[in-house]
Parts: sequence; structure tokens; C-alpha cells
Amino acid sequence: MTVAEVAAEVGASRRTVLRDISALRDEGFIIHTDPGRGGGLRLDPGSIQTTVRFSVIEVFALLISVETMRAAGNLPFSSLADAGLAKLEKALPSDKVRDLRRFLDCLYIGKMAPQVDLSDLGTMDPELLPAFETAFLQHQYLRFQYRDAKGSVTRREVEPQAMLILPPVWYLVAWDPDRNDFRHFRMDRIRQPECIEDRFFRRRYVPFKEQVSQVRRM
Amino acid sequence: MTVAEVAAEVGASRRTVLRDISALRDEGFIIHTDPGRGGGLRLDPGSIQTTVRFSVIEVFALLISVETMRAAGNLPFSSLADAGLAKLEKALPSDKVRDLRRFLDCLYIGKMAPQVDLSDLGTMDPELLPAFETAFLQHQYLRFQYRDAKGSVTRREVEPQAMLILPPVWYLVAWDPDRNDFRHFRMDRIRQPECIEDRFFRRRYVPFKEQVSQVRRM
DNA sequence: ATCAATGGTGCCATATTTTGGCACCATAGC
DNA sequence: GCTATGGTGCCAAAATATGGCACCATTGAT
Repeated sequence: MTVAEVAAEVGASRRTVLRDISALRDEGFIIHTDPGRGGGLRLDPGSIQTTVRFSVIEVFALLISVETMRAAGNLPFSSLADAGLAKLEKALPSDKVRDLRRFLDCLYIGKMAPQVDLSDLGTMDPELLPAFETAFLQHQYLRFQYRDAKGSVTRREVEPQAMLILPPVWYLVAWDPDRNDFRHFRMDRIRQPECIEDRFFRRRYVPFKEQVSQVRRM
Repeated sequence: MTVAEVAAEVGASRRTVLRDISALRDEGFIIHTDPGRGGGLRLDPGSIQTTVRFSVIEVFALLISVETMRAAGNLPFSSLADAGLAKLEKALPSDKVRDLRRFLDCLYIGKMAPQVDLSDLGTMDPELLPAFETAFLQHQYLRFQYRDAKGSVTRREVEPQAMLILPPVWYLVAWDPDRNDFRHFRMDRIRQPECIEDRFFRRRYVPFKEQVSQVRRM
């Protein structure tokens, strides 16, 4: 298109369109121009940028998802996804980036344990991530309802110490003060999670043995 | 904080700050106010929205990553990630959404084949996704350099028919006209991909057998 | 060589939008 | 009742965007 055509289309003057083009170039759009008779404007489609607005927790969820995928060695087209990730992370306020790092420090990934029963694999409670965010970062106790493999439901009150992924199952690794030992809880079996103001200290969690690596970032 | 304090901090008038607060509320920020002596403003931290600008191909890469993760049954905190995904998809121009769907139609995921040698697992060529986008959506031939398991390098010219994920390895499934059969190419062994204008017809690809499902969306 | 069609820039008056100040209202605590 | 707070309507002033004009550079057609 020529500048005059664009101006007619949007109902602005030639001068304004030229100014807008200059502004768009400053914003990163790549617009080729050909002067002279038969010339005009060409917008590089690859340079089109779309604007997305996220809440902080959404960025958090996306980053954790993709980081986990990377840790599983399963991130395709990584340099492009990386660029997107970098933008996501840059969008987070700096204190939230610190939180994210600390959260990822608690995240471990391993191979699937072959003997796990997947027939009843459910979805996680939507409140789980916000609850984890508080529980892990503030070292607060977590109280929840847990349905074990046999179907019996109990109420637990534990110290969240780590998260363990044995794809496709996610586990909460927590110190159970009642039983004085670590326990693994399948996240899809947790309901009604809530944090308790009381604080605890972090314990040393040694994941099973080999075959488990930490989802680290930078 | 009080409005007067905010005004002093940002160097604007009380009136302007009040106008800006009203605008922020229109944008979805949740700001509680307490009138009367000792009152002031309180910003709900959960309502903070950050603005991120993506190129179309970055959105594409992120969506493919997360969709694949979902197909692998490995998407944690899904309702929150979903909200982020929905925003990402909404940010795509509608013709690109159609492209994305068609691209995902070509994507299959299965269990890891246990006998694969992962010692030389490399990273994909950054040009691979843009090349795939053209090759799969325009049904164009793909030409590339391929280094096989023995290390010998050949040049190929094939019809891209599907992508197969056997985590953590990604394969291009393509019809090789020279050999008159389907061939599987590990994506991390592909270099210098480029599309050729010639078109081909889609062939019926039947992935191995069971254990492989399609990464479908909606 | 000349001419017309194109992008591009500088300048300035005009149009539009934003800002600041003021008066005033409602509410809550002292 | 007084004071400190958020909130609104109004209007003039300040800031910004727009449109018009003159003019330059480049390119292709005549």
C-alpha cells in the first residue's frame, strides 16, 4: 500500500500516517518502504507484536509449566519459547521473580514410577497454586483434605517441603508432624488447601535417590 | 497510602491521581478505598496485571509447548495456566489461530521408546519452527541437512506429514520420495531447514500403533 | 532529460486531550 | 462540630496530536 491509500483508509492525513509509521518502527515493527513510482509500504508479518495482559499468578503458572517441561528435556522450539519466557519473566515485578526462583528451588522432576495407578488421575484444585505460593514462600503449614489410594479421606496438616514430578503425576513432599516423617501426597488428591499462620523451618529433603533432578533456573 | 501522598510521590495533582485511579479500575485493577480520617488506598496485589508483547511466532511456540505438555498429561496448576493460555490464544490474529489448530493436528505424542540413545540429544535449529510453519501449513517440501545416528550427514528433500513426540525426543515424520516410504527424523539432528515452493498432497500417516495419541485442541 | 508518483522531514497554526485548580459533597474518626 | 480522607463537576491552562504546506530524495515511465 502507499501512504496516501493508508491515509484515506483510516481517515487521517498523509502527514499523520507517516508520523505513525515512524512510531510503529520505534515500537519494533519492521516496515519496508520503496520510494519512487510504483513504490509503497510493506509490513514484515514476522514483526507483528501482540499485547497480552497477565495477572502475576498466571505468569507464575505459565513459567512453572514451561520450566518443568524444559527440565523434563521436553521443550521444543526452545529458542523461540525462550524468547517468550524471557518476556514473561521480565514482566514479573522483581520481588516476584525472587519468589519464582525460590519456588522452583522446591521443585524436583524424575522419571515416571512405573507401578503407579493412573486410572483415577484427576485434576488439581485451582486453589492449590495460590496456597502453595504462600505455604512454600512463607513457610506456613498447609491444611487439606486428602483422599488416599484406597479412597479413604483424611484431614492433614503438614509442612510443605518440596514438589516432586514423576510425569504425569505431581506430588507434594511434606513433613507430617503427626507421623514424624516425610509423606508424599498426590496433588490431584488434595482438596480444600489452606495455609495456617504458624511457621516452620525447612527440613532437608533428599529425593528418593538418583533419577531425580532439580528444576533449576539460571 | 492516601491520594495526597501518591500525588506528591508521582509529582501530579490530587485531581489527576483520582482520575488515574478511576482509569486503573476500568482496566481491571482492584483498588479498595477507605474514606474518612485514617483512610486511604489499598491495591489488591492479585489484581496486578502486567503487559507483555509477543511476536506471533513466540505465541505459537509457547502454545505448542504448553499444549504438548497438556497432551502428555503433565500440566500442573492447569486452571491458572489455562487462563494464561486463553489470553495467549486470544492475542493471536484469527487466521493464525486457524493455522495453530492445523499445526497441532499434525502433532502426535506417545511414550518414550526405551531403546533410544539420548547421549547425543542436541538442541533444535532456531529456524526449524518457522520452516515447519510454512512447510506444514502450505504443504511445501522441506529440504535440510540430516546427521543420522552413525554421524553421517546427508541432504534430504521430503514431504512433512506429521510431528511425533516420544519424550524427550521430537521427530519429524515425512514421506521421503526418494525412498518411497515414511521416514522419522530426529528434530535435533536437522540443520539448515528450508522450504521449497513445490506443493505436495497430504498422505495418511498411521503412527506406529497404540500408545500414541494426537495432541488435539478443542 | 523530464515528469510524475512515491517516501520522508521541518515548520507552524489548529484541534484535541490531559492536567491542575477550585468548589463542593460524603464518610469516618476524634 | 471539626478535620482528614475519597469522590465529582466544571473550567481554564498546559501538553500533545493533527493537518497543511513547502520542500527534498528516489524511482520508473515517457
